[in-house]
Amino acid sequence: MERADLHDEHTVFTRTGEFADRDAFTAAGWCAMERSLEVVGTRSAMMLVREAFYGGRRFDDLVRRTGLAETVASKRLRQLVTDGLMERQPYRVPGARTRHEYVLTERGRSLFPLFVALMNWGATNGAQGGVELAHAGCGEPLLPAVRCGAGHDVGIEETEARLAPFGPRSGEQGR
Amino acid sequence: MERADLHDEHTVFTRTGEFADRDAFTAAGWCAMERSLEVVGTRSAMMLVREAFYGGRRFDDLVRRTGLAETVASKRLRQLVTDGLMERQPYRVPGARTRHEYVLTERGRSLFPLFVALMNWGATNGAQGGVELAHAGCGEPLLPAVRCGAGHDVGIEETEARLAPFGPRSGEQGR
DNA sequence: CTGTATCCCAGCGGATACTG
DNA sequence: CAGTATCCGCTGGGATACAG
Repeated sequence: MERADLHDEHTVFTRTGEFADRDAFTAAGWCAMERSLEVVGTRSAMMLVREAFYGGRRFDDLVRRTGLAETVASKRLRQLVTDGLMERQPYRVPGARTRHEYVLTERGRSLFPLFVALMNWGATNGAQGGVELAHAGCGEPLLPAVRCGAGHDVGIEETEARLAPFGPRSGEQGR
Repeated sequence: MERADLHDEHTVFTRTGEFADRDAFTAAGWCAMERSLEVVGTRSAMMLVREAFYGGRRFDDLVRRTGLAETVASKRLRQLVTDGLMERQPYRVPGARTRHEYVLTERGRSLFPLFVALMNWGATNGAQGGVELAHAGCGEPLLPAVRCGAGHDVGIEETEARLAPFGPRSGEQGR
């Protein structure tokens, strides 16, 4: 029934009062965040996704641009395909023999906000240089944001954590 | 000078033509994403940040709610403090002896969009249940979004990757 | 060019035992 | 309650060598 913690001045999220025991939050099955980390929680996975975003498709390019060892890239790509983030597609340039390329699936592309968030947070470290993401239309740099289903901008203090109701998830990816 | 890749139908990001060699993207110093992963790329780090968002502050609570071993939590918390994501603050309940609590710094709180992105991506896996984040004002679930500095919504196809100019980073965290 | 097989090391995370 | 010290297994990632 508690809505606030002992030291309110440090409260970040509010929590709805549906749980007598705050530990129910943690115990409520697997956290969605941990599920994400199981798939894209490794450096190699995100680096390969990054290069796919940048347009890399051939094994050789992905290996060279990520700087990963071939063995690591090979194993991780196979897992990414298994996990449904990438597809291995055959293609042929006329006159050459058939090759394969790795392309992001829709699920893989839906990592876009996560990727932007990672890029932005790492870029606000005081470090400079490197690749920057920008809006192709106006040239302004990209920023991660948080909205609600009704379209409101949501700040961290206006966020509420609660147990999800049964039934399908209400939140799909925004564009 | 290339703006598009060999197989345009699969191009994700466009790239500006400033680089004769596409590998310059990767070689351009450390990727900001990798810098992020060095700090929050472990399961334990993100779990502790998560619990801090949920309002956990005392060592004991953080350990129990994350399910981490004490040793792991201890080491990771120390590192999070070192990395500037958390602060260890003394406090006293009158009549009791001084205790410490871990509170997120502004830098730690700026992981909010990343956290939302991870939660949302894991929740769109077909799995159900668990904690859901919502807008305290209207009750709608939270969605990660991507905007540019001019306030436009940016989709993945309108994104351009380029080498950041010298000088301070233009992109600060949106709210 | 696109991988796979092996071997190796470092780091993450857990179990146990012990301190203030 | 709030940690630290030690030990230990597992996995991520790299090096080398080899194959279709």
